[in-house]
Amino acid sequence: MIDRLKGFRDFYPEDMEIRENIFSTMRERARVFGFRPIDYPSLELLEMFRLKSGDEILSQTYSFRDRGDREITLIPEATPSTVRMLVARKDLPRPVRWYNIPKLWRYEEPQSGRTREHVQMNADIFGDDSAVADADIIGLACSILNSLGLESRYEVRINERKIMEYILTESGSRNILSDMAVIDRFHKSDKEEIVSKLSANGMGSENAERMYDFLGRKYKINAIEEGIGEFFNFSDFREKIQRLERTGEILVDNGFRDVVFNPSTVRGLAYYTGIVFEGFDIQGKFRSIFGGGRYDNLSSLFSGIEIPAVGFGMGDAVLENLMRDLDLWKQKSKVRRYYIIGIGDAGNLAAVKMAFSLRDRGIQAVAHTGGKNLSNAMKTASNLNFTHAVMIGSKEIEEKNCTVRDLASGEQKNVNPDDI
RNA sequence: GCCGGGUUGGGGUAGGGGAUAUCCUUGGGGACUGUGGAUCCCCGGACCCGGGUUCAAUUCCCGGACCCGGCCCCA
Repeated sequence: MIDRLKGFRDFYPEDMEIRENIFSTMRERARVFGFRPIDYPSLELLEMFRLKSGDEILSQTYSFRDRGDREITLIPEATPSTVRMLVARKDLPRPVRWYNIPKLWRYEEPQSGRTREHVQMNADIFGDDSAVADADIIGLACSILNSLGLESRYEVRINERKIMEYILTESGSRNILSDMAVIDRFHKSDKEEIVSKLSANGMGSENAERMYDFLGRKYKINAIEEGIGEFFNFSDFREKIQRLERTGEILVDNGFRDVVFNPSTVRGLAYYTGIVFEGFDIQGKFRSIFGGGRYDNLSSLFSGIEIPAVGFGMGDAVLENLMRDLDLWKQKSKVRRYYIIGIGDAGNLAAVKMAFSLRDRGIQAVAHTGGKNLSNAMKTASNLNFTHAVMIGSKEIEEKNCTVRDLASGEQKNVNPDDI
């Protein structure tokens, strides 16, 4: 026996068929939102990720030196490659809307919802700094989840990095990035820990207490300004707040109601420059289903060209956790699959012929080859998950029809093969 | 990298310092040849790996691997 690598997964047909459904839902939703597919290598220069994320990420990559002594790595995230492709084509008319569903790798300890290899849908809009673009990105993520039957089973928490930076500064923070990291851990830490860390970073304990209370809040998207006003009074950032409210309103007005403003959603350190968001299951059982935000500086880091950008990533692992939990991990509608059983020599010939003929019409059909008797053939049809068994013997050949049995209901009728 | 809990045929399990390791299911073969998606008969297939204790280890101890979950970190 050869073992599979730790943290990697095999997929057998019963799961793979469901996964393919999910991926085609993602592609279809992306298509109607105006996104076009791209793809890029699974191996890239390590330097690209060092540039974006610093050395921190390097300890978590599958990286090595190739025969030309280049430091290369299996890609741990999608955005850098996408941006690399974008800035390499200066002729592209903007805005650019791209998506991809790549495999990504991280060398870390596997746990629930995270493996060493996963598939993550990514969609980005480049060259459009509007609130509509922000709303489209979140809307696409929501639209995918809704199409998968997850409507009202998740909520999207949104926030704005600039607003948080401002509030932190006004509250006396002397280290914005480090405080963002503290805030990012809001749901994993207790009050004492957060308050003391924030206090130590510059804001007094009174401000830190107030900040803590603020972080735990959730507001409807049309009440962000009032919500913030309960804790802080300032007017300099009305514009940013209004923009965030506008983004939220677009979503709510178009049927995506489960969007809330949540101050503790800040997405770690990262490179986000505007809106940030994360989707969670409403029960709070799993890790985030998707996450993303606006990152207007990344392309200039890569090329010196400034191109505004907003995007999200949605991994397959948490999605599977959630869908299994809600009993949605199953084939949506059963496509017809015919198992054609010939009886006698003439019947066997006719069965094979009929299988080819059905396939020409795009219908899945397999001719029984096992011999034996009819009841065994029926058992095979049933075990192999066919929806219908078709019987052809001398009687049918004479009458130019076939006997079709619905294996779920047991109903049986004689029909002309062309009418299937 | 760290912490906790696991590991018996393909899947699910029983058991246990000594015997042919239990049961269900799945898989394979045969009988049966127009519908009992049955039935009957037969056959495969497992104690995660290494070391220790012991006359004897699948069972007890230690280490490792892997799985599940958590931490760190984060997509």
